[in-house]
Amino acid sequence: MSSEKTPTPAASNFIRAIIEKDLAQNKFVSRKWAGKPGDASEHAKGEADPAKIRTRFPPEPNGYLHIGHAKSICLNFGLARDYNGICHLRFDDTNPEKESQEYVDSITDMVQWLGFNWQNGNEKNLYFASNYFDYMYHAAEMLIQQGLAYVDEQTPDEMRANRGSLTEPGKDSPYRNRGIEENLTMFREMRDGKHSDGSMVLRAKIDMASPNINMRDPAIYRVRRAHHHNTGDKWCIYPMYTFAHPIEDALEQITHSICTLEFEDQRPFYDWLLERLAEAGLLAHPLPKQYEFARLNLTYVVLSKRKLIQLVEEKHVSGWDDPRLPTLAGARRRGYTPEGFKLFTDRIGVSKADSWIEYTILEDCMREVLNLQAERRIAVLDPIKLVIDNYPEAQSEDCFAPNHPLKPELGKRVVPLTRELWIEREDFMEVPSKGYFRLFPDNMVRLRYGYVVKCTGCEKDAQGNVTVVHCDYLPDTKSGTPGSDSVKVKGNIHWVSAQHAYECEVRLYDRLFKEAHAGEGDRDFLEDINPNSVTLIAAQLEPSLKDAKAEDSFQFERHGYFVADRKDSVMGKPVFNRTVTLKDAWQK
RNA sequence: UGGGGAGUCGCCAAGUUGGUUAAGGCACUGGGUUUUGAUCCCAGCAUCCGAAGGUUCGAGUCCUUCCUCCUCAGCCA
Repeated sequence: MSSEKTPTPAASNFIRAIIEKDLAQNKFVSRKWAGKPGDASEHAKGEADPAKIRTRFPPEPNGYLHIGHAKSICLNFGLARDYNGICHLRFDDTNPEKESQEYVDSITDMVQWLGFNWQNGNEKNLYFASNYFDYMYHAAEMLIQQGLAYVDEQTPDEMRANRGSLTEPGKDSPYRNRGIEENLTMFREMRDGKHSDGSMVLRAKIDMASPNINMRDPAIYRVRRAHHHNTGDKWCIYPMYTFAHPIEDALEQITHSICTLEFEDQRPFYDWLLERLAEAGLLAHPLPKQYEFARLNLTYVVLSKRKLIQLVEEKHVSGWDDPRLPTLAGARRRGYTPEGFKLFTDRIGVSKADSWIEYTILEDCMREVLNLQAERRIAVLDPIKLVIDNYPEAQSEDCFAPNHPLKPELGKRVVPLTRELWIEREDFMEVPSKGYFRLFPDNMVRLRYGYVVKCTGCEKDAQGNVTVVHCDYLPDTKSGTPGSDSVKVKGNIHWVSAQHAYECEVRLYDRLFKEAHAGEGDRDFLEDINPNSVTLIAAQLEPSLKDAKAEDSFQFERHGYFVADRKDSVMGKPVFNRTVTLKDAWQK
């Protein structure tokens, strides 16, 4: 048997293939790096770039990060890590009306939480597109001087009308053949605030008949008097994404600019612009290249910004960090871990095929990580009394529970056993169903880490509900003693001494939507909300859990993984969120 | 109906310049271990690569036609 188990390498994908080929061809060896972003002349003065490749994660600071962003973050930072490169965190803040410092801060926090670092020696590699506005303005003038951009005074409606359709070519703007000097003058006037918002735009001059609508003279600068979170009121014209993004990449010497599929159509303009600016001497080869991958779709989850905003604003959830939300802030509160997200990203791969990832894949990743990380504790979530009738009333004895079955070095803790215990309601059935091997009259089970007990019956209230279960214990069967194996039992249930238990609020979260594809067809996605996505319970926990600190994760044995809520936990009085259940082959 | 993409096992996803038995993961099904019906371990799981033709000694990989899905007409990103 050849049992050579090599650690599974990170799955190969088309982006890695491209990078490996580029590297093999020494495509980037001539690159210089000025130590900070800059144009060709500035980088030419620098040293050879210590980074073999440069990637970037370029969010617009206009909202909160979600699981889809985690895929992109892990991808870009992961690639940089694996190929001796560097990944920049860059805020793509070219539209001041939608952006704010609050989002900058929360995005920075979440990328850090995921465990990524953009610092490299003295290089911070934390950048803002808005810091390149001077370069961009300069690039725009260069385009005008090459006769490749013009100021268009058509109204937005006229522009739309003249853009043509998917099947018909567009028509040239009446302003398209303005002279270079006039364009330059007018563009400067735009910059100097001589023209009103929306009265004109600067457009690249390419081809109004191009089958690719993005090449039909795209707008590259608009007039907008808006306060910018970073540049204040310095500018009243702002570059469009189409124009700004390639320049940002080039200034930062990005080698592989990775984005999602919907930008495929923009790639021809991306290349066109960079080539023109290289011809004009502003940039040097090799120029950045854009590559596109399929964005994440997760079953039972919505990731669209519009829908997430609606869920929050209409208060279907408690806020942006509601543990049921797919935001990273929510996932963090839920107890999802950075390691889990990295595993998830590796597991789902990267490709150009539209796909839907099953939500359980994410859950499995979290389970896998938590299984190794989380210490075990005992919690009774749906308590019912168990009385050991032959156990002395005043007695209490110590039982020893290992903190982690896979890590004996983490030791054991004491759990007190007394005559009256809390056990799970579902661990007793007066009339057992087929295959049930827990507590039922005359059946024996082990009280985990304690004694084997024999069920003797139960008490019921007027409605017939079981209120107390009775049993007798077998004195020689205590776990850890020589006689513990003298009686073999199949069932093994957890318990907490009623006298010692910590009663605590526990939130049991379930998926936010009851349909795999929320809002599919013409259904309103809100109709698919799972009405039982959260259940608040009063649980009975083992005493040591009282000392849990915010964000501590545990496995509550036989239940799942739980985390002390980072917002609502108080020292000495934590509350818990269920992160994910354990797999359960019995309930199927 | 124009342009740009994508279609490999229930869900993802590898498949080098065509070369012999189509990786891997998740799920699933058996079996084993186990004081968590968890974990862990072992085994099984696509004669077939959207469809149909064609080229070839040989095709998921090349050619032709067709089908399905995604995407693009913001002075958003």
